[in-house]
Amino acid sequence: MGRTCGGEPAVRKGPWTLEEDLVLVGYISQHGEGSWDNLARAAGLNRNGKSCRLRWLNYLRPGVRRGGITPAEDAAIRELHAALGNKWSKIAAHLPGRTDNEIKNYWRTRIQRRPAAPASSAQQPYRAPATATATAAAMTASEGASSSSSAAASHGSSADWWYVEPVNHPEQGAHCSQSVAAAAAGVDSGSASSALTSRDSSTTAGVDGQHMQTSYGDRYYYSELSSAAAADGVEMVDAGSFWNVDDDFWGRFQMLHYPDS
DNA sequence: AACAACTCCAACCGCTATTCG
DNA sequence: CCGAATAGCGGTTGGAGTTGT
Repeated sequence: MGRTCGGEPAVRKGPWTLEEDLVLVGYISQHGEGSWDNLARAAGLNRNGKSCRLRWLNYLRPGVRRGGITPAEDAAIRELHAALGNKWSKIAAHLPGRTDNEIKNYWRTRIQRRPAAPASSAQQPYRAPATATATAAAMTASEGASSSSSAAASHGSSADWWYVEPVNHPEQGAHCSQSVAAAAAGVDSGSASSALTSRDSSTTAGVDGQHMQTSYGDRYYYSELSSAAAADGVEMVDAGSFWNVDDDFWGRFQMLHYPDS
């Protein structure tokens, strides 16, 4: 094993090691990209050129963004896929830093496999354990009023936006209410409400509206995002828990801030 | 605790398009 | 124009990690 019949070392396959990554990055930073087969040889990597190219383009290349597909990106993927079909590279070209491979995986695992759920069948991925109840009750006190009817009216004025990303959450696009996010971020709920926008990827209706109802419950309000906002300057603000009072579940989230560019 | 089922994603494969001598 | 080499694309798979029973 590990060698061809001619005595040459067999070309390595499988996951890349840190050492290989460093060699590839080091070589390209010094010599630039080129013929990938030659590059692999010249760099001393026992990989074929295709493998090197894929590794570089999808993971090592500067500017590649991984994971944490934002609601804006999710919406863009859906729209672009509807228009272009499985043209992953063309779709990726519209999403700075995203690769065709990632978008393809995202589509197949998050969108295609899980079509938007009807709003009436609220999924409840995380039932609140007893220990969460006290926290939830505290959150409820601040969340309840501001996140209902008043929230929708406050959207649309800010170019900043905030994305509350579920952590280890089985369903994409679940976001906490703006007041909870504001509490987590340590900012005033009133001022945050004008800046906080979000969008549920699993929402079936109301895309063109200023707010929507999610599949999780009535408490979450959403508005259209400025679609280009996700590109750069993402800032992690805080992390914490969110609580859906209506449907009685909770989850963890991290809050990202996309400053007005 | 152990096992099964499921999810996600990195990487491979095969094919087509493009470039170059 | 032709054929080989290279680059790019989209489909598929293997396996690690997670969740459910």
